[in-house]
Amino acid sequence: MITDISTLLQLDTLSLSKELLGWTLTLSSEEGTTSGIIVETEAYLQDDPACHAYRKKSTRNAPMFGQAGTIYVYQIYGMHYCVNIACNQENIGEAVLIRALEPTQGIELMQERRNSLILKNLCSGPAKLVQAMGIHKDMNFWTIQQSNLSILPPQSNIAENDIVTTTRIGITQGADLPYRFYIKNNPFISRR
DNA sequence: TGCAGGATGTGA
DNA sequence: CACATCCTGCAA
Repeated sequence: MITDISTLLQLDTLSLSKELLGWTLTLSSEEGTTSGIIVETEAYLQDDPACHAYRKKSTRNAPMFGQAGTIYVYQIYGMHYCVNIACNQENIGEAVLIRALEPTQGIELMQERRNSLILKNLCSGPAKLVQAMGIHKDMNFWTIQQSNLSILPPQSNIAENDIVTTTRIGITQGADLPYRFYIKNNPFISRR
């Protein structure tokens, strides 16, 4: 089992998307610390039509081309934000989208930010978790290795058997590709 | 329980 | 114009 970030980030994008399940995403700020276990991810590859970096580098997708571990926060539908971790070598536009967390720390703060007391409604979607964690668009180009947004290894290994692989949510291009991964029977994934 | 509709920046 | 979303309201 991988417990060290530099080894983790050397994985190819699909492997990393699976391996990230069970890791804890954590962010400390003046408001407090919030953390959650990553329970759902999606991979976006260079040759994948759903990928923001499929065509070319732009102002928006530039962080995807950074070294593995680079944070990519993008605005969607003009009002929400989602967070990714860039994968693969520099200048290759691939990333893992973090789609859901199981809240573990700073739950009161998440409840305030989300204006909801229901635990299952705090981080069960890519834009929800960004709001609950207090992730900001200015965190673009930060890295998971060197910032106060970081990841911590799992307490115990997630068995291959407990990982479900499906198609991705909310896309039309590349809709048949099996690039979505989540922890089986976990109540905190998106789309109940 | 399910779906239509609205809010609205970025890039093809 | 489509889009890696979420929330509300209304119908069954």
